[in-house]
Amino acid sequence: MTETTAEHLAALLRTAGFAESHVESRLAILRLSLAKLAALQHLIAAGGTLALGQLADRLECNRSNVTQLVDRLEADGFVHRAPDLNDRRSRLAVITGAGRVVYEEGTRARTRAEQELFASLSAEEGEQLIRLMAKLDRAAGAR
Amino acid sequence: MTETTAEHLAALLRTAGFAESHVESRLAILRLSLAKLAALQHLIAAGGTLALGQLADRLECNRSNVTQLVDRLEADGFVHRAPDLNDRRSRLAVITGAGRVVYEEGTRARTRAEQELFASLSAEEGEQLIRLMAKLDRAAGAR
DNA sequence: CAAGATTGATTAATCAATCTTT
DNA sequence: AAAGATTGATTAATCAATCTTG
Repeated sequence: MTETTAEHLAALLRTAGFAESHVESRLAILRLSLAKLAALQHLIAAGGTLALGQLADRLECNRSNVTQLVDRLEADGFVHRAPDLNDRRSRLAVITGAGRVVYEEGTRARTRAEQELFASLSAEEGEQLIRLMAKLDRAAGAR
Repeated sequence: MTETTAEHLAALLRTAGFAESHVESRLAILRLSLAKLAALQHLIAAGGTLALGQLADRLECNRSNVTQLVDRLEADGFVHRAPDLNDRRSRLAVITGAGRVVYEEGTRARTRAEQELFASLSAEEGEQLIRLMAKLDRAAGAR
């Protein structure tokens, strides 16, 4: 398990790129992306409103990344910013009606795209995939 | 193989992201990245010089992407641009001495990082990985 | 001073113009 | 007109300031 190691990384990154493009291209039709959809999902799970810092924590990403992500969602009319009355340093992201509608459409589109991708795998292969990914996560030092 | 399909995409993208970060962080120490290293590899394989369009073809990416990639490689002193005497529309990327040195260092660093990632996989698991990625590539419509 | 958000920079990819040369 | 490279725009992530508020 050392000689062909280089092909493994290349294959993993290549396939992940194709899979991501496949799903992103479907979401783009709805003015969505995986990043935007995940943000809307966390907002809805939280009841429609989250402080930007809370959203960053749940997306497990940078605060400044969330600032820009909310900029884009706001430009699309899927979210708007509101002041946080409890802490004036903080700003709230609030999902709009259009945001709730597009979230439902986007979730269906993502599910369809995922099924297209993984339909060819048997139940056993699906389990192999999950097991392999978990092993690699540990090796890469994922917390 | 439909109910848990959502976890499969998430796991694949998550793991690929961790693996990429793992390798990129090692390359960054040398002022390199996977994109830069691949470009240097193609230049060396071609004897040190390639027209930007040829490089784009071999990297299987956009021409404008290559323009920017060569900008960065040039800023690092790993490559320089030269006129193409056969076709004055075209520009050549020429690898420098520093580029050849850093390519050797980068290749060793990448190999080490890849081995760390995939050392935990058995030979059979390695084959499973390659087989699964190939299946998903076909489903995603990879040409 | 520390926390929350923002701004600007950098890397990376893609797409749509644009400009030069064939 | 078509090919080759570049420029500018957009999406996405990260990091280093910075500015406001606690």
